[in-house]
Amino acid sequence: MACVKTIGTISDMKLLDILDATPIPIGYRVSFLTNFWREPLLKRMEKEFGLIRPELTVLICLSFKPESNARDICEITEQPSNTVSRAVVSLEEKSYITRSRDNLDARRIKLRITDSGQAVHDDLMKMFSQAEEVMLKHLTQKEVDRLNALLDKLARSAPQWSTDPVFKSPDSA
Amino acid sequence: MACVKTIGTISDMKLLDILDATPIPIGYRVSFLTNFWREPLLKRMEKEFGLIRPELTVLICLSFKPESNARDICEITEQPSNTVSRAVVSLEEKSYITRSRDNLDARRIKLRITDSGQAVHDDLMKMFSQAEEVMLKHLTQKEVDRLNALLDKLARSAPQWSTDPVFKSPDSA
DNA sequence: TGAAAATACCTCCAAATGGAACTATATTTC
DNA sequence: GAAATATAGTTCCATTTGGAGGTATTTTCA
Repeated sequence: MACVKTIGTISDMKLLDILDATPIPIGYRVSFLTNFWREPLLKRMEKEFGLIRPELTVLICLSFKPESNARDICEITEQPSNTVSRAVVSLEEKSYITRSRDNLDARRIKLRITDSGQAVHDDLMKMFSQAEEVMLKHLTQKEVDRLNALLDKLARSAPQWSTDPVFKSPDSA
Repeated sequence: MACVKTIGTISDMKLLDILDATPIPIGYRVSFLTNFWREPLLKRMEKEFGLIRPELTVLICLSFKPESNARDICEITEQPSNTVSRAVVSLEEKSYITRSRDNLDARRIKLRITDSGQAVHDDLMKMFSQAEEVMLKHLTQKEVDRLNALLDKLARSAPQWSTDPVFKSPDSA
């Protein structure tokens, strides 16, 4: 509370000063934006919608690609299988998705988003989208387009750079 | 493991496809980059250096602004005080920082980074910096400069946009 | 075919996280 | 100057998280 209140006055000045000094300008800024943009929205989602991050992830995946199974979602999102498993169980309890055994492979469970799940998904997307609009209000349309293009290029090159050894822990060789 | 291995082949195609469809293009990309750039580095830090995120945060703050106390770091980073408190205790046990009561206000504890703490900090910054270089290899210098300028503008306007009600949970009014 | 390996999903456990309440010191107010 | 309030830091507890291992089903291949 006190923290939020002081934004715009004194303390955040110091935080923003670190932006000047950091030896990782892009990484630090991306991380900074995640902390200040995404995190509060996830907190709000938890309080207002009773959903946590892995559940949102599953909803997004199922909304985008219906009839995925848990394994698909693990691979798409790089989340551990137990995290996805829990999210799936929890979403079914809330009737936001359904589960049905795959006839072709009894190990698999086909997941489908329900109408109420889709509705919650859409509401969440609306909230996030609004929040993005608020954040981007301080850029011109041209700047937004350029930023989007650059972030897109970086994200799409992830398959190339993310395999570099600098991202690998020692034992995971 | 299986996930990482499949990057560049099939599954990541689906993940990247979501980039096209999302109603929150900038937010999704920023979040995506955090997941794929920062998270593996934090994992590596934990395994190789035995430090977790709040500890890194404290080291960065103390390296940037010596003699801060825990409260300062809470306000600078917007982290809860118990998280910072634990990180401070843990870093002192590792002799990466020292603690000494403030003579002017006995509630306060002045924190200082030690030489070995600074050395670890510098090693970590080197690792992160290298990882940033790897990521940015796919952009031209001009693109990097433009991206940096745009992210900087967005981050520096955070005090304006982050106070918007869309980022606030209902009860925290 | 049948044993071995792979795969899908789940459970167990240990660690990280953050809200809320607690202790100790300092400041304000009357 | 004493009581009330504010502040710095810590501890408690409930929840989230993810690694490792477990069970059931399917695939591989001798």
